[in-house]
Amino acid sequence: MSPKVSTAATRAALLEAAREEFAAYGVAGARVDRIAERAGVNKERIYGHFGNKEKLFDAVINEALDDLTSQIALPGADPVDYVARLTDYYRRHPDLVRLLMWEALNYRGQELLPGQEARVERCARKAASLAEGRGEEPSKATARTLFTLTGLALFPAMMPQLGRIILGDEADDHDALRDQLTAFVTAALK
Amino acid sequence: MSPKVSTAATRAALLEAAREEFAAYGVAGARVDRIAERAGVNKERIYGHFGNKEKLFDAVINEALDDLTSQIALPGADPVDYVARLTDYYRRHPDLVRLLMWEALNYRGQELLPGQEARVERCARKAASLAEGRGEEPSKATARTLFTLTGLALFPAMMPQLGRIILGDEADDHDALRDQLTAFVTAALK
DNA sequence: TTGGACGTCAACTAGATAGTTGGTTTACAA
DNA sequence: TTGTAAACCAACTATCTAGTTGACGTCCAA
Repeated sequence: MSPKVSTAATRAALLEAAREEFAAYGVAGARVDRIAERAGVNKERIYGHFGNKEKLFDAVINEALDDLTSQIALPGADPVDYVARLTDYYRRHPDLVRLLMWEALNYRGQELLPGQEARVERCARKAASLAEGRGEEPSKATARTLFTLTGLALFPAMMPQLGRIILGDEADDHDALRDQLTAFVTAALK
Repeated sequence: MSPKVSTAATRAALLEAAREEFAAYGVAGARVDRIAERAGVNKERIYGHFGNKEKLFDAVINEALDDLTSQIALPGADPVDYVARLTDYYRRHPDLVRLLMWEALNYRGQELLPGQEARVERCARKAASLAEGRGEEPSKATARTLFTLTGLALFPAMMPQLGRIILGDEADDHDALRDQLTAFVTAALK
């Protein structure tokens, strides 16, 4: 029934190698041969397991987002701490941030892509948690606040070069940046 | 002395076609043949004018940034209005935002790239303007504030899909988003 | 023990792509 | 008018790349 040789390990090795490759070069820049070589696996296995390069990219993104969700607690009653935690997480996982950017650039349309229901659900839960923590009903305003908070946490990790241009060597002082961010959010949400 | 045929027009046509192509597909995804075809010019002209694909990309970025600088006044005494103006500008120029993202993804190193002096200068001027408007001396804190404000204005344009995921159709209500943003900044900078 | 289904891989292919080349046209100076 | 330097372009090439194929190895059920 399961005449497998090592499918789980092969698949996992491919996913990890693909995450590095896609984070570094994006979908268009990524090379299937490099991914297979890094994984120590034959190229054909990519097609056997995932179908094609794009589907492999989707699998990588979904895995990375699952990691994020499982490791960062909901905003709850302390949105300031939430931003701080998110900021740290993104700084420690630049690959995830880069994947999100490549993905954002991959689509130009106005419409929401199919298969995004899981993410809509995840975000709705965060918004609900944020609203509950603030003793409000979930509303459009809460959703916008969540969007803004996400941006505050994500932006420094998205544009490290700009950080270096504006902040110089000061860009390495992550604690100072996080403190400024938390002060900013504290005041704004007062 | 100037046996030109139409070099300026050719060059401009190439730059415009390249901006569209690069904004849509990035450096790796962009096709030199498509750029030439869109510009109605022979492919070889790209190499004559710009050297290669990467240098053409640099030229496109620089032109777009010059446009931005010339059209958006310094933050000065009204940083809240500055964020609002920036937000609108980015929303009306999605190509610029995408170019900035592709560019940010093109470099992984910690070091500032050579040839960025002009941008450092531009940002320093903005920081100085912001500090002066608030009646302070330019400081690390001012620079961080500028960085954060830039992020607030840029983020919604960078991740429109995420906006749609979090906000649903509400994402189209740009006025509401800008109002929330200005309220946010007003409270934070109080 | 054995048959077959599935995992693995080396080698292959068809098509695309950045960059080049050699010749032609254009505009101006003398 | 004519020499010439630069703009222009059609056609070419060497290389690269995503995806395929067919042969072989591995595991398990019967």
